[in-house]
Amino acid sequence: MSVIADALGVSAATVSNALSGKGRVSPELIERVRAKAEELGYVPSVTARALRTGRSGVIGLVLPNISNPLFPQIAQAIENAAADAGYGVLIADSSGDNAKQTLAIQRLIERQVDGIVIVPRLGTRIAELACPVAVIDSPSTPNNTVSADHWQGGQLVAEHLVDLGHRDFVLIGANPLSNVQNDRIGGMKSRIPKDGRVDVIWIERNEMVLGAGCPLGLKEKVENGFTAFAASSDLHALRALTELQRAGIRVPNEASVVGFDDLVWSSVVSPSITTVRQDAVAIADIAIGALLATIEREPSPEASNIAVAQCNRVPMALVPRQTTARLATADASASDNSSFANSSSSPPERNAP
Amino acid sequence: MSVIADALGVSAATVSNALSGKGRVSPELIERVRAKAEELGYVPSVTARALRTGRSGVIGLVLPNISNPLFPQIAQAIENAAADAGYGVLIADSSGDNAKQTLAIQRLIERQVDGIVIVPRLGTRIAELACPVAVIDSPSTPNNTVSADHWQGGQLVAEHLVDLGHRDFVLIGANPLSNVQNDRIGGMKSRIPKDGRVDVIWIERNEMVLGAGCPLGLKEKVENGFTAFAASSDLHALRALTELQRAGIRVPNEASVVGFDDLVWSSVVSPSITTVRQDAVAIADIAIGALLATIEREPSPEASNIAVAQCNRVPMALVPRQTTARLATADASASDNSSFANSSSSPPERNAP
DNA sequence: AGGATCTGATTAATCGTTTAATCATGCATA
DNA sequence: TATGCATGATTAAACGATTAATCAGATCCT
Repeated sequence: MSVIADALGVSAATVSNALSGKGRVSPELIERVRAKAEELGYVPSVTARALRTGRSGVIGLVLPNISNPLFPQIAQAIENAAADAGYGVLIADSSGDNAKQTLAIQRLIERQVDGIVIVPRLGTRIAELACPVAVIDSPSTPNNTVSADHWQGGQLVAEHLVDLGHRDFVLIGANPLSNVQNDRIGGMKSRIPKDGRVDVIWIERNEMVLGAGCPLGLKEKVENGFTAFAASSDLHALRALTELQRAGIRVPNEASVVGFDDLVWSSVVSPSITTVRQDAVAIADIAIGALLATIEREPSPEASNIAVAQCNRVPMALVPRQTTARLATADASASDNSSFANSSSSPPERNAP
Repeated sequence: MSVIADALGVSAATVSNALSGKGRVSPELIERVRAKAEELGYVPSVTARALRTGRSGVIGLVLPNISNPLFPQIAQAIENAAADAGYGVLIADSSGDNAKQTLAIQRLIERQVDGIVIVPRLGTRIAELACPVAVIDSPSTPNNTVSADHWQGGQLVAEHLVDLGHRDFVLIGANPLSNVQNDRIGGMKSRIPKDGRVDVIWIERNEMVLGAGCPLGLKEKVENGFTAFAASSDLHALRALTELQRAGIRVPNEASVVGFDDLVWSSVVSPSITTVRQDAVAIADIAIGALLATIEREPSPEASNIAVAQCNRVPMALVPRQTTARLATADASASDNSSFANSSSSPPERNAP
């Protein structure tokens, strides 16, 4: 900055004004300053600017357990959206206990981030913080800024399976404390016809008893006539798929499987997994937009620090792949009309292997 | 800072000295300053300090395609190691083309990071940069600071399978341009006995012809007598596992499968995948340690900006799970002695399904 | 007692911007 | 001609820490 000023024989303030477009500088001088800056490869000191303006140009990203396989999608989308707006992204890991989430937030604030994007841990509520916050969780979460419409995603899954003639559902979740999973499971349930059967498996409960990685007993479910296995995550869908395959049950011929989130492996396994994808880019754009609006607004005592967006739920999209197929019934024509098919709760016939 | 100084009737400089332990301050005053700082909830301005000292206290993390499933492990470990050393971590996404990697690095430097940890993209070489850099790739990469010993990991895989009696190997990689994958595959090959058979599948080549997600033809391999499928990543191991399962081949009874990296799903699929794990924590600690050493060393014209560590390869560890099992042969006792078993290259007998 | 030394604290400059206040100049208007 | 106003640039004070240089006293030594 001062090097440009010296080289041009003007004051540093003028250079600052020229570069920022503020103040009054003649168009001709502005051009000369620009040229000189370019020539000297000048890059402004973000620290000096931050000190003077009180804006660091950095936002924090707090994620529940970074090793969540969904993390990459979110992180990448947030990073891109932030970069487009000229912000950097500082990551903080809130894995471990819930106290660590508070600690992570604390550290970010000490680093003087301008705002924080947070995907909260199970069962934590984000209270007013010392800086603007955008929360990405679930529409049913209080203070949620924006998120995928998990409930609608669940409906998509159920509708898809119902359309294929399924009536007997096993829904697989990990932890009922998660708003996201609850919404997904709830959405599914809401679209399962009255004449259908529903069974819900919460994996973490099972594992408390049977140990991590325990079988979910899906073979028995199939033998009991269940044909549709819908999980709240591709991780669990994959678990279901392999458990079924291993038990000699053919997917999708004898059972259909659906997951959520379109995680990396879902498209490369065999058969590839039908899933529901969230538009991470749109969510990130909205979250960052709302966060920046909150940051740029003059801080007033009565205004909340929690960013709110016009649109707070982004629709999810079904990605049909190979793990779902039309249910083969004794009377194939019946499956077209869901309200009449299988009025009894007896299991439909399955194809023999 | 000045609020403490005013409250105590001393100068700001004294407060600074008291808090940092530099200069000469009486022990008694130091204690009073500490107490007052605590009482007022004082947090130092990192920007002001950064401006004065020229150190931002932030390092950048550049990852090839954030959505790489290995990313979470690395990111989390780096973040922890950095946080322990009092540094923040700024993420940058270098997905897309290679030019974006350069751009990402550029942006980090503009943000005045003190150093950069970079996991390079395929086929890029990290040259001298304007700030200290630690490179995490593979021991066979020039300028590599530290990484897992992928070659040794490959040996672990091969030894494990050979111990189980296998002689006919299909090695599965994605892209031969990757040093990491090349090392892993190379290490495997180096431990396959002379009387063994080896076939290598490079997935990306196959997909160029057959399209993404195409079958790898593993059933035919099994019919040809191959019994061991070792992939350079759990992602590909999973692909192999499901393809085999789908073809009605039982794992591990008829074929063994091994992967790399112990990705999240590997332990929950059925059967759970035998894999080789890298010690991301140790690698991150070493990388951060070497990076900070380079940062703290006075910059001299002749010294390189690329961090070097005492130990630059961290051993990998085999995680035996359910996808690998002893090969059932006609003469079971022979499989104990690898140098004698199957001296001909004819395929061993397999169990009928 | 007088000079050297040590201790504990203060002063003031500095990092590189931003920005309100000020100033100099030219030009139009009364 | 004096006044007012617009324009284009400069001055100088911040922002909040760090740190070299300085200073005032107390202590010590001969």
